[in-house]
Amino acid sequence: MIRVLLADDEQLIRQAIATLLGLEADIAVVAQVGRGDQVAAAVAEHRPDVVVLDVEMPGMDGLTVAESLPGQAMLILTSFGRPGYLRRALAAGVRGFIPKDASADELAGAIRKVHAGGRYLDPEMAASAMMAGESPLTDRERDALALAARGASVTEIAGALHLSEGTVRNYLSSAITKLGAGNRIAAIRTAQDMGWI
Amino acid sequence: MIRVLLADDEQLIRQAIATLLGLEADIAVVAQVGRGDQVAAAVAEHRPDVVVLDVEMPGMDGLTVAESLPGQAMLILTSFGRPGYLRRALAAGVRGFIPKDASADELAGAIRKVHAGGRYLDPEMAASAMMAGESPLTDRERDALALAARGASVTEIAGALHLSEGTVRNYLSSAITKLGAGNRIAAIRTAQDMGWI
DNA sequence: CGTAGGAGATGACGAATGTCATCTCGGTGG
DNA sequence: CCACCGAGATGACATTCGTCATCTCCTACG
Repeated sequence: MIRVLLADDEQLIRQAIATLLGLEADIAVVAQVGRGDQVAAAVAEHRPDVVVLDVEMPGMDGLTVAESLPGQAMLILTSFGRPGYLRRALAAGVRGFIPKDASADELAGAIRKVHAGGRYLDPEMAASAMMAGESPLTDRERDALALAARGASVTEIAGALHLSEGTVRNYLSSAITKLGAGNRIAAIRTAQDMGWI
Repeated sequence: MIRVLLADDEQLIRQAIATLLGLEADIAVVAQVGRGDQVAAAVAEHRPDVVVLDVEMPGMDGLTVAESLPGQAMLILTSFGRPGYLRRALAAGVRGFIPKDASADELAGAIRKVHAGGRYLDPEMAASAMMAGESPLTDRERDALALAARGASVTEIAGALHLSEGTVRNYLSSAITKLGAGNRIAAIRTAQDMGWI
């Protein structure tokens, strides 16, 4: 019997997936949590064989959670096929990555693969991640762009990052260039779509 | 028996919710679609009692679908509690509005209410919609801001809207002021969070 | 030791943005 | 008929952005 921990912020989804997985003879959902920052405690308590993580969660996002659980068998389940998500997940030791528009069979199959020590990456997501390559942004460019994405002005970004305003403009400028965008807003959109911020 | 049509783009979610609803004695899921633009045809074919619509769907979003089905009993199911969504839904004659982090019981209850001709609005969402009031933006301001949100420059927006660049700047400026934002990007974020664009 | 390279700062400059006051021109209501 | 109002246009102006070339440290590395 494969013991599964389910982490997803939407109760209906969590409950529904738990029900579906419960129909599989060899899978048992032993715990459910609705926040990223509750996963670690639940893992410690229930010692699941496989942890199924949503990326978008309050408290702590699924990728950060994954990074904090080395050695644990994990599978990421996400709505958004952002290439950057897959990269971060793989870097964190996650062996399964599946979109929410997969079928229940695929999910169950992926859980079994991951439990057996194998990998399961959604083929389409893997392909788009390959196509996209990895983020061309440096850490600083990413930080500056992420703050800009929240509506911060150059002055505010400079304050938050302890940089001069000119430097911030330089970073944003080079991020815009690297992303092939025409302005800050387009750069933000691209970076978000790719999962780079 | 309440005949339900389920429209949601994520197969796993759709399948899972269908399974959950199937456990209810008086509810039967008679059809499922994964795209907004397939809902009308499916409704014509299956004549469901209640249509459950996700807001975020490819092809056509759930709110637009709702507006195109006057008289049909509908229930909106969404991840995002954007106040503007609720308003649009109510204006389109939708009588049920429920977040994806509700429980299956609540969903089933809401479906029964809507089928019986009643209303079910998630209390929390209704409250935040009341707090937020309705969009302060004029149509033009909204259009301009929506295009800006996609990364368009003032020149491009002016072209798309058949306005002069100065007028576009005026609209954007007044949108920024009305939303209490410091710049275009912050205005975009606010408007998106509220479901106003 | 010497030096290449990266992070950050600076200054300059043109282009885009944000803000205002003002003007035009079709309605619309009295 | 006329005053009024709202959508849109215009022009002007101060900022803020986006871009570049250049300069300073600091660090890794041969």
